[in-house]
Amino acid sequence: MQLRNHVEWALHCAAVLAALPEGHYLAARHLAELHGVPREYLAKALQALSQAGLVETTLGPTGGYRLARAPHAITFLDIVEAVEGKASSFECTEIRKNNPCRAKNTRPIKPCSIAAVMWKADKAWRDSLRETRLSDLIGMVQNEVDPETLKKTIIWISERI
Amino acid sequence: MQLRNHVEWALHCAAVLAALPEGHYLAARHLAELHGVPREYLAKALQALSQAGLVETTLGPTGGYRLARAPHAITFLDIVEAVEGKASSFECTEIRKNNPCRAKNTRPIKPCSIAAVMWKADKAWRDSLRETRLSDLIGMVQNEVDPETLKKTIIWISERI
DNA sequence: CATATTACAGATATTTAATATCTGTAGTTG
DNA sequence: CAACTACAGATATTAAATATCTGTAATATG
Ligand code: SF4
Ligand code: SF4
Repeated sequence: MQLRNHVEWALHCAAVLAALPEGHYLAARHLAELHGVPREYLAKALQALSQAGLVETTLGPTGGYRLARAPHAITFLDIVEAVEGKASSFECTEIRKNNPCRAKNTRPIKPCSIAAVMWKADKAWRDSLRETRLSDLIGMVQNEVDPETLKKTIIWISERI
Repeated sequence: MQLRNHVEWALHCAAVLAALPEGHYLAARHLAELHGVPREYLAKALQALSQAGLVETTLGPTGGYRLARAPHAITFLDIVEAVEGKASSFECTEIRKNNPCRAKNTRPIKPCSIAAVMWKADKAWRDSLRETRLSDLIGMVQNEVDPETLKKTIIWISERI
């Protein structure tokens, strides 16, 4: 069970957008260059964020992406579900119905306790992701990147917005 | 992000094995028929359980699988990790190192808070799975399957062990 | 208005992982 | 010995992830 790398990309892009000065847009090609990932493919992840209403976009030169809500109002879960979907990680294929001993006139099968346990764990995962907001990142990430790189990056971005 | 159906199969097989009378083995082909899944492929999942030490096997006629420990001592997490692996669902590909502004003589990158949040959520998922034991299932599942089918199934199994 | 630039949907291609089957080996039972 | 089992390893098939391409409509700038 592996999350797609769209998740990592989307989280990083959201973190960058959260640090953008008010009102400015950053284009997909810059986000792609900054993270060293294929531009056309990253665009798909960004479009997923857009469809989920997490970012808003504008066209033309100086166009691009910016957050649609304050970083405080966007959780990790919002981003993960935007690109990865809301479907549970456990999908029950109802193999019970294949039981050769199954009585013909049985009442309709309802989800059992095996599925319930798996779905509960999936919920615990999502609940955990919901606890952290984009705003929680801002201070942290800046402490983790070395000052020289951070400074350069801020300038690099400021030249492109 | 989707769990392989090996997980569902392994859980169902473990549930059946947990209900088996003491000391008896049930062969892979019977487990496959009971669940209506391809025998050779299910065998892979069962072998994963074997390698994880959750079941023990014996060869020859009357051979097959049985639990290696009491149902009370086997958690959902044991089974899920046996077939799905212990690797986190979030794999960091270190895209930070692609930053064109990154200073050359930077100190080695250590995992950041983005990864920490994702790993924490993965841990929450595993913690939840660890809470339920195979023994918790026994009563539940029997209440969920209709009595007629349950009775037939018990007989069906008893003829094959 | 003309041009360059953007997001975006949809189609397509490539690569990787999941699913499924097959083969041969060795241990076990009667 | 004969029939049956688990099991590892190779192989084939199918689905999904990854990546690219094309065309369209919107927007800013000169
Ligand atoms: S018994 Fe539970 S997990 Fe298994 S197929 Fe039925 S609902 Fe799904
Ligand atoms: S360690 Fe953090 S910043 Fe670096 S690539 Fe992983 S998630 Fe991104």
